[in-house]
Amino acid sequence: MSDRLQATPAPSPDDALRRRMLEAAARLLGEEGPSALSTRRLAREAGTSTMAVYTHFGGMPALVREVVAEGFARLEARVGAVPPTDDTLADLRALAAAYRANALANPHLYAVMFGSASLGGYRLHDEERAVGLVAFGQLVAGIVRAMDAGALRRGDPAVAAGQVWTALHGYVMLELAGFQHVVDDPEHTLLWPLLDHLVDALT
Amino acid sequence: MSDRLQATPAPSPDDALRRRMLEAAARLLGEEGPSALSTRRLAREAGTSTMAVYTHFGGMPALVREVVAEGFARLEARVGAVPPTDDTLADLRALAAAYRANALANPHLYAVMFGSASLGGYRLHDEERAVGLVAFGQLVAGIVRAMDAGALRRGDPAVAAGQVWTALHGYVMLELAGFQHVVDDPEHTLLWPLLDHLVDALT
DNA sequence: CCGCGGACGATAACGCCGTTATGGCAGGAT
DNA sequence: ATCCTGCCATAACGGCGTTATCGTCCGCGG
Repeated sequence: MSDRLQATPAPSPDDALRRRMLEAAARLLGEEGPSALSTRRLAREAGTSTMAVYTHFGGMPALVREVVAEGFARLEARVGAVPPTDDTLADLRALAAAYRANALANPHLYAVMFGSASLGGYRLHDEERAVGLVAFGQLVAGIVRAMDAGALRRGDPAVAAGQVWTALHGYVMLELAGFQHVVDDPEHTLLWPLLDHLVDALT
Repeated sequence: MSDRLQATPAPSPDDALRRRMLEAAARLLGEEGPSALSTRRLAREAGTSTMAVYTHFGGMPALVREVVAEGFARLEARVGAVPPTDDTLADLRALAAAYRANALANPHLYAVMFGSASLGGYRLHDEERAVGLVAFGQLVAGIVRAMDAGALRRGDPAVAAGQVWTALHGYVMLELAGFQHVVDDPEHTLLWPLLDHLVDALT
């Protein structure tokens, strides 16, 4: 439609289009929410036709799966960027802060990843869920470090990490849904005290 | 279409249709999820035309709002049905169990109520959110009872309730999203220990 | 008892959606 | 040079939310 000759042979145009579509999809989801993520809108945005969605991804659900996978990768990168220090408990708080920051930066994406946001009848496969648990593994690693350092009592690190994740996820979801104002300054009266209580219980 | 003469004058047929549509909407949402809740499907299911959605509710979002309001009412009824006993801490656990049971019984509805499930671009107003906080008020009341009985240390009951709700909501959301299997027997390794840790911290 | 006004819903249309079929055009293989 | 294969534009189908139009039925004033 725009340019009849897309003769850009060298940089593998198909992959370039694929990436353009994924970027456009992530942008649409992030900026305008799930309802803006449609085949036609996406094709318009990426300068192609709706068929590209099917030739490159096989349909809208598969494309969403890739966007979700990239969201998990971003989360993993952001949490993984937290540097380990000697204060293993402070590291745990930093992990939680990074997790929350990622969710607040990409609220719609987080809702699709971990919430039950269906996004047009689409739901996660077990495989995607497994990918999403990488960040949970990072949290488990942080717990193990704290246990090894003697800052936390020994125990099943997965259980401890599960409890921390549950509280953290609950706070983030309430925050994203707009229910955090049940108290003033929810971050300092709900989130951090909650995690501190957990750490105390595991000490 | 089906019966030409709907001459059932006595029981106010319009309200009967309203109720039929609300029931059908709740049933569709509960049984088949948000994507099944469409004007045409709903009209078919309730034996009317799509116009009824607009004459009686003013559009799909308003209808969803009423369904959500009824969901909040159900939650309130279920949590309110927990009888107070002398063991105020056990009462808190019973409140949490009732809250969770309601969420598990109506997972899609819970996701629309508290999650960020958009349901076709629709999102809650502040007014609906306020209605949803009635159940939170019940939790606050339970906390106040426990404080009055000396089972919990005195403090801001809203803060304590907010922390309990955060953990409870987090667990329920992970459960609904299918992420609870990070540990074995999540209810007894995540949910109840988590709430017990909170109670201990508030004792 | 009759006529009328207004409410209610059935019908149809508009533009959007996801998906599929069809067709044409380029590039590489033969 | 020819064919074949992959890729994308176009167009179509059914379903969606929403709106306008219109017929029909009910209750009310005469």
